[in-house]
Amino acid sequence: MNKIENYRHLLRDLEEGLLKELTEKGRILEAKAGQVLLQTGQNIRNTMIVLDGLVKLYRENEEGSEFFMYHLNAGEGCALSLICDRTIKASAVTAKADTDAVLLVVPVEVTENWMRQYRTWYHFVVGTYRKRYEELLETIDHIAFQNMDERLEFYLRRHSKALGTKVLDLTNTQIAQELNSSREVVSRLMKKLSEQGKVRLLKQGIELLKI
Amino acid sequence: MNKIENYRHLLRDLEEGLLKELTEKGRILEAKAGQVLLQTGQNIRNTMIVLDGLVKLYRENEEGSEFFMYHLNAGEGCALSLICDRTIKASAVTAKADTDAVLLVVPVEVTENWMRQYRTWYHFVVGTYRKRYEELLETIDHIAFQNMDERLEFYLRRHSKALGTKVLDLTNTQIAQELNSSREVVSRLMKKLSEQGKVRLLKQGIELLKI
DNA sequence: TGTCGCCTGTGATTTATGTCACGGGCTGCT
DNA sequence: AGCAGCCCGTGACATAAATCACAGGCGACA
Repeated sequence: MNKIENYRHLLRDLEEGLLKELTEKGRILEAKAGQVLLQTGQNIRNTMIVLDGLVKLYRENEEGSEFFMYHLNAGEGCALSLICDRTIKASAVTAKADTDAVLLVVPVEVTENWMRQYRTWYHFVVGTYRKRYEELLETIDHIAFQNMDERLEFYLRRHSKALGTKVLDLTNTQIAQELNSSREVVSRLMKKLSEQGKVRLLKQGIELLKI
Repeated sequence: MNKIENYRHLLRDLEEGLLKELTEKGRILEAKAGQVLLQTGQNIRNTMIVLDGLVKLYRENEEGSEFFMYHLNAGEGCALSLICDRTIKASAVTAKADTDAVLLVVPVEVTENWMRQYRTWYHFVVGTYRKRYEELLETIDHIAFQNMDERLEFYLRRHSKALGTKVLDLTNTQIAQELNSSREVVSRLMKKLSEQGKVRLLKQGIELLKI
């Protein structure tokens, strides 16, 4: 089990030869929820593609706060790890498995060549970069232009969409960290959202209603 | 004048055939300082490379505030306009000539093919995307983790570096808009910086000292 | 049962920032 | 000269958010 073949539907856009190489040269990595996959400052030696589960990307500051950037869902690749040239650069972000996850890992020496060799790989990489760039833009919008209440709503919507569920198993503490805010603030805002009927606060987790 | 040949030193990394195509299929665009080159919502039909002058990229919100993202210097390309696939997407940013500028403009139908055809073009595009992605990350750091005073210093440093001068001809009003703050706040902080000896406030402009 | 470690809620206070309301300077135009 | 349209600085105030201090709930475990 956990062979690449099991995940073909995710890679259906890739041409045959590439799939073959992926199978030969790629390695499957199983990660437990919470496991750190890529750490700030660490060198990037491998291209990573998520095959199953959910990965979260963070930007870290000097004190170690982890600011949430975006999710990687099954079928998506880590933009930073897709393009590395010769000049293998240190990672500027932290990637962490949010659920148990399965990753496809390929050395950058290999994927570098695919870029010219396989048209579909090129499309995959370009599409990934574009998408992540736009996701960063959206993140910037929110921190630059919006107040915490709107940012909180956006955060909840994003998580609901990525996880495909209306019930989020998150603590206020955790949300506060990822928004670079404080628990008390999130607690108060969450109460407001609940009074507005936008969420229901469960003993364990948050149910999104009209949000 | 203003032939592509004059800017060869900027494009020195590109292979011969590509330079030839650039010369044949590219078009020179001269822009006046302040001219808008790419507007939010506008379709991207051309790849743009800055040959001379300085271009500023902004993210706009609904009310029309323009949040400064980063500069494009001579020799640099607009990341968004480099990758467009078939699915020509609307621009999510505004680009504006900060000084008088000269741009090299090539239809995306043409550059799309270069990606596979010319190795040096591929490197150029990938390098551009990487750099812009990292520049966005840096921007996020600052708005997510820092106070206005540090953000202001960063803004000034960035501008000094991009313009290659220690004297910036900017008004407080303009700075406030680009940081999405207010004139009064910038005014007070600028006074503080001047008291700390980090800048000198000229009648016309700001001189950076130990910053 | 007690206590530890997690979580939550909430008032009081402080701080950073945005907003309002001034006054005043400089330039260019008529 | 007089006015319009920029720009700047500054005090007073309003607001969002962070911080402090506390109390209490709940599950794990000895």
